[in-house]
Amino acid sequence: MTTPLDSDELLRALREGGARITKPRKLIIQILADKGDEHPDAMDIFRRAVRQDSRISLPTVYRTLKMLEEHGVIQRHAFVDGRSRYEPADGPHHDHLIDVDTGAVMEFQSEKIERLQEEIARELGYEIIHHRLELYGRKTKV
Amino acid sequence: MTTPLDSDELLRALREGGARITKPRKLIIQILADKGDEHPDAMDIFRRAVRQDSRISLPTVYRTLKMLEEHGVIQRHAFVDGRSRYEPADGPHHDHLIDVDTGAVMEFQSEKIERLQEEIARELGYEIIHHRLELYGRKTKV
DNA sequence: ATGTAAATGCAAATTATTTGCAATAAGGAA
DNA sequence: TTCCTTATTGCAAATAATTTGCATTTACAT
Repeated sequence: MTTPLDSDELLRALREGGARITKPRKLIIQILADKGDEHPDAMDIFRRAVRQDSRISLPTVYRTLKMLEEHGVIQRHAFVDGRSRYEPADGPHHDHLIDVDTGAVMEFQSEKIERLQEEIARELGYEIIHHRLELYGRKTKV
Repeated sequence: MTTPLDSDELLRALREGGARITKPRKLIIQILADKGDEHPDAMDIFRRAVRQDSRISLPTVYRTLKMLEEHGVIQRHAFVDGRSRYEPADGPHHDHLIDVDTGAVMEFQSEKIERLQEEIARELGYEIIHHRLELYGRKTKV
């Protein structure tokens, strides 16, 4: 199991990507790296950011999120409710198994599945940028 | 594995749900059941519908889609591009490859991946209820 | 310390989707 | 078939999420 990038690692990745480290960006990154609030949407992040620095604007939040996503340091998720939610990307990729009864989320990794995915994409003439695999399951009776 | 519901089955399901079968609904259902254009979004459906009957409106398309989804006869998918896309429910299970540049959605199926998923879940003490696998990719240069 | 390009905040624009309401039409009853 | 009731429609306007234009500010290399 890998750990999500923390605030400093996110900043370093940004700096290496040639972006300027501004006050709003630092703040947004801190919020994203915070373990307390997982998968916030843009408005969640904006609300938390404003509490620290009232001058921050919503467009800046959106621009920063988009930039971080393009730099590959956070990941955007789309659910059916229409909003996008974000989380810090992990180093090596992993997938999720969600317990449908408790909502617990487990991470797993499978080299084999990753390879099969590459293969399938290749057959369709594509190169995978990223992927998402979610298993929804229930504990088997013992 | 079952086959996706066809136009008549979708209509029957609707009628049984107590809804009126109107001209716009028939049209929208035909479009959804058409194998040619898979995973249309609301605007795709609207454009195709207008070609058959110019009086149809976009709100009606949205209302019909929402109703069909509530009746469980179509399924809504949310990808990162923000729009919702639809397809008739109850098809054989498949996964999606999304073209990150054009938003095009392709379906694929892999017995092997399904089996690996079962195996992983079993190791974690789980039984899979359902899953979602999305590959985001870019066309490889030829 | 300073110049310059990048980033910001504001307001307004877009895009996707939903809602209020008066007019229309589906489908059962007469 | 004709009539009646009420679901459904089309239109216009409202929301919600996200993006963009532009003048001002700020990071940071010199």
